[in-house]
Amino acid sequence: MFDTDTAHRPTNECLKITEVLARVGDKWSILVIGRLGDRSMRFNELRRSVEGVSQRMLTLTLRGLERDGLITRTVTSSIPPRVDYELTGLGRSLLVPVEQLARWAQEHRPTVEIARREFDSKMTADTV
Amino acid sequence: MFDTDTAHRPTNECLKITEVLARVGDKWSILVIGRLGDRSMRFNELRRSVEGVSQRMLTLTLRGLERDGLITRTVTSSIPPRVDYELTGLGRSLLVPVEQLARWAQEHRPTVEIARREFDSKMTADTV
DNA sequence: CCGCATCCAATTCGATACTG
DNA sequence: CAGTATCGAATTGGATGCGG
Repeated sequence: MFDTDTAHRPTNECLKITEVLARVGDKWSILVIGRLGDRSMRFNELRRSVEGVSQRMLTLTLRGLERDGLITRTVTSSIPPRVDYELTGLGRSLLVPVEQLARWAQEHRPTVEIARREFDSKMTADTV
Repeated sequence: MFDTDTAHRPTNECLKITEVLARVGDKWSILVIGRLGDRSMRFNELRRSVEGVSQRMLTLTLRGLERDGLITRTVTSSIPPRVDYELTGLGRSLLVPVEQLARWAQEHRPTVEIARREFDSKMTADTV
C-alpha cells in the first residue's frame, strides 16, 4: 500500500506521503480544520474554540495550513484589526478522509482504552 | 464535527479523539501498519522494510501499537529467537480510513507542493 | 485584536554499547 | 535476532513581553 504500483517501492512515494501526513498528524491541525469545516473564523475565535492551544501553536498551525494551501488568511485592516481564516477547496477535500478517521477514532476509542488498560496492568504485573 | 451531537462540545470527545489520533499521527505508526497490511512480519524484516526507522523507534512504535490493541506480538523461543508482528482485527479496520488518507495525500501532493513553493517565495520576497 | 520574538523547560530521537 | 539502557543533540512547546 501507499503505492500505485504492485511492486514494493519503499522510499520514493512513502517519504513524500509521510511529509504530507505530518501536517495532518500534528496535534492541532485536524482540530483547526474541523472547526473551519462549518464556517470561516477569526483568530481569537479559533483560539477559544480549539481550547488548549496556545497562541504560539495556533499561529504556527495556521501558518503551516496556509503554506500547504489548505486555508486562506484574509486580513481586514480595521481598528481593531480582523483576520479571518477559511478552508480552501483543497482543505475541504481533506476534510473527507479526516472525518472518516475521526469516525474510526470515535467508534473504536473504548476498545483502544480497554486494550491500553489491559496492556498496562500486564506490564506492572511483570515488573513487580 | 468530531462530535455526534449537534451542539458544540469542545473538550470531552475531542480530547479523547486527539489522544487516539496521536498514535496514527506519529511518523512511523502508519508506515508500520501499512507494511503489516499484507502479512505478518518479523522485527528486522520490518526494520529493513520501513527504512529510515531506528531500532529504538521501531521498538517504541511497535510497543505503542501493541498497547493499543492494533497489532499482536508473537514470540517463538528458538535460537535465534523469532518475533512476529501481525495486525489484529482492530488494526485491519484502521487500515481502511488510513488508506483513504494515504490516497488523499498521494492525489494532492503535487498541489500541496506547489502551494508550498508559492508561499515560500512570497515570504522571501517580503523579507528582502 | 493579531501575532512575532525571546527565553527556557520538557520531550523526542538517533547513536552507541551491551544482554538473552 | 530481538531487544534494553544510556547519553547528548535536536526539536517542540508554553510563558511572557512587545509591536502593528
